[in-house]
Amino acid sequence: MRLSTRGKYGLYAMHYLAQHENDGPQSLSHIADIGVPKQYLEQLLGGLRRSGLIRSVRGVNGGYQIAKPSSEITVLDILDAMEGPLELSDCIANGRCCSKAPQCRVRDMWEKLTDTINHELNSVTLKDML
Amino acid sequence: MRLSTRGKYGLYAMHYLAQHENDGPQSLSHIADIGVPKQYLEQLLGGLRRSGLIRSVRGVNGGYQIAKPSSEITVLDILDAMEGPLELSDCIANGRCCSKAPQCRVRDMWEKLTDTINHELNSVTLKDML
DNA sequence: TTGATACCCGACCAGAATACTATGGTATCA
DNA sequence: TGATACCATAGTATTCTGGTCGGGTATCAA
Repeated sequence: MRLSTRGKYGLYAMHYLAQHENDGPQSLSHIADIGVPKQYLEQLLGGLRRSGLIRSVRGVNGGYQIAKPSSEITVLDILDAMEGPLELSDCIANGRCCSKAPQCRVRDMWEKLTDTINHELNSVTLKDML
Repeated sequence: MRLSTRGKYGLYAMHYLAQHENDGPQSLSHIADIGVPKQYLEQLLGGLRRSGLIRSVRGVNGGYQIAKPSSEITVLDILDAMEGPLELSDCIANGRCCSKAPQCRVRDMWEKLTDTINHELNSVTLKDML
């Protein structure tokens, strides 16, 4: 089980923007200096914007900035925006379980683990990582 | 972030074998009744065997059985065998971090989360799920 | 000894996802 | 008006997933 680069890059970009929380909009080129291909990063930032985590300013001297204080943005917010919700098993995800549900202990384990991970991710804010 | 079917199928197969812990070897055909393509399952069982989690018996009346008591096999053992170790970020996985390590808080977060997940997975045994 | 059973193993393959790249826009402001 | 910088969609090479296929080998019963 491995996280995709989307999640990683998104987190790094948000980390950068949190560092410049009060410095006005940061241009794509500047953010890309963290080591992400510029055009690919542009896509990812689009997703973060559509999720309401960042704002963009167009035109000269434009760029991106976080839409909320860094203390109100969690790692879970970012990963959900970049990768969609955590769905360990389609048994959990879409309710299409095997015939043995609901007394299936394997399913119980998936659910518990999903909760644990989400809780952990939601307990860390961007501010915590500065 | 989604688990692959390898992990899921492996877990279901091990669950089946744990249920028949004392019934002698279970043939591939029987195990496949849990709803996994037979030839694909054969590959997965090969991996479980090479990881030392199950034993196989060849020939007539042969099959597979767990190599240790179900109380000594954890979900982590099975997922590691099926999917390789949990490597959320290659920053953690192979030590090839960006230039800012070791004072990188993002990295710290990955490490902590990895530990949490592994600990949770390791705390559930096959026996717990019977 | 022979044949049926059942595991072993590597190669192959189609489709989906990942990680980009390319191109042509549109908004803003000096 | 033109340079800057975001917006959006399409294309693409590579890898991963989820299998299938075919030909083995070990064991045992008849």
